Amino acid sequence: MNSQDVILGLLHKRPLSGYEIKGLFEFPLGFFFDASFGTIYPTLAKLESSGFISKESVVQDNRPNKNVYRLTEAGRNRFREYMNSPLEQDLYRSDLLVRLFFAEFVGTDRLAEWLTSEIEEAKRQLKQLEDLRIAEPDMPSGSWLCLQVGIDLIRAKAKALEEGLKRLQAERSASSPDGN
Amino acid sequence: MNSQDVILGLLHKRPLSGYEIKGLFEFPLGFFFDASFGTIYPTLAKLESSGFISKESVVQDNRPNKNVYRLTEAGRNRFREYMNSPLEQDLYRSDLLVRLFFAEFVGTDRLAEWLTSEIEEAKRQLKQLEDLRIAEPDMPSGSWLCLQVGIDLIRAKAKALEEGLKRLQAERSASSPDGN
DNA sequence: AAGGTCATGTAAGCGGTTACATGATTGC
DNA sequence: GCAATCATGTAACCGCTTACATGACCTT
Repeated sequence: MNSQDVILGLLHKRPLSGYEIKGLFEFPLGFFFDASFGTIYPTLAKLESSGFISKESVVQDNRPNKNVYRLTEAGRNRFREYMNSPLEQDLYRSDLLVRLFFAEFVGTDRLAEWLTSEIEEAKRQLKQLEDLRIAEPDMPSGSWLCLQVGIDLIRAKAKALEEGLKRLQAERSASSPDGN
Repeated sequence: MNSQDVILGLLHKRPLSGYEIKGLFEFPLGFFFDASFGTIYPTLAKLESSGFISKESVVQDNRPNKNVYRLTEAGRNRFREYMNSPLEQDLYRSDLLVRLFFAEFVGTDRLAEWLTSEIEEAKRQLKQLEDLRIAEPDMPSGSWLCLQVGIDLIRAKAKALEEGLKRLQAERSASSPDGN
C-alpha cells in the first residue's frame, strides 16, 4: 500500500484535486494514513502519465484554478489489483513508547509530560472521529466499519496511556511518600 | 526519532552487535519500532565514524566473529540530546483500515479474511509480550510501563478488530437472512 | 498590513527496504 | 543434503518529507 493506491481509491469515489486529496488525507484518513503535497502532486502527475487518471482544469470564481483528476478504466483496474494484493502488516512507530522503553535515563516528570501530551492528542483525534460519525450517518458500510474500528482503537489508546500515567504517578508517590 | 537514536539507546543499556540489535528490534521493540539489517549495519558504521560508539571484534567458538559496539561519552551525550528533543507524533499506517475504508469495492468475505488475519497477528504479538512480562518481572520500571502500555494497546486492537468482524458478520447475515 | 485559505508545483536530501553476496556451524 | 541460525556487509532504489517558490483572495 502506498500513496498511489490510496489516491486511486479516493478517486474511485469521486473526482478530486490534489488539494482536496490532502484534506482527506488529514481527515478522515489521518488516523491511519497521511502524505504531504510533496508526495501528492508528483504522484498525480505520474498516475496521469501512466494513464490511470485524467486531468481536467476547473476555473473557479474568486480562487485559483484547480486540476480535478478522474479515474480512467485502467485506473479502476489498477486499484482492483491493489485490493487483490496480499494484505500488508500494520505499521506502528511510536516515539513515545521508545522513550518509555528508555525511561531509566530520564526523569519521571518528563515521562508524565509526554504521556499527557499523547493522551490529549488521542482525545482530540477521538473527538474528530466521533463528530464525523454523528455528522455523516449515511456512509458506505465499509467506511462506517472502518470509522468504528478507528474510534475503538483510539479510545483504547487514550485509555491505555491514561492507565500508564496513573501507574507512573502511583509509583512516584510510592517512592517519595512524603509527597515532595 | 530514527534508528540512530534507538540504537544509541540500546547500547546505553549494554554493548551489542548488529545482529543482536536486530533481534531486539524484532522483539521486544517490534511492536512499536523496527529496522532491517540494511539500516542497522550502515548506521553502526556511521555512528562509529562520528565517534558515538566504539567497535570491538569478539572471536567466538563455532560461530562467526562479531563486532560488539559500546557507547562512548559523546554517544551518551547524543542520546541525551534525543531524549531532550521534542516528542514526535506516533505514526500509524494501516493497510487494513485503508482497505476497510474502500470496502465498497470488494466482497465482504474478503474483508472478513483480512480482519481475521490481523486479529491473529495481534493475538500472536499479545502473547509474546505477555510471556515476556511473566519471564522478566525485574525490568527497569520504565520498560515495565512501556510493556504494560504495549500490552494494553495490542489487546485493545485485537478486541476492536474482533468487534469489527462481528459487526461485519451481523450485517452480512442481515442482508441475506436465508443464510446463503 | 498581516495572516489564513485555496491552489500547484519543484528540488534536495533522508531514511529506509529489498535483494544480493558470503560463509561457517548445527540439527533434522 | 537441506534448512535454520549466526554473522556482516553493499548497492540500487523507493517513497516520502521539508523547504522553497508563487500568487490570488478574504478576513481581521
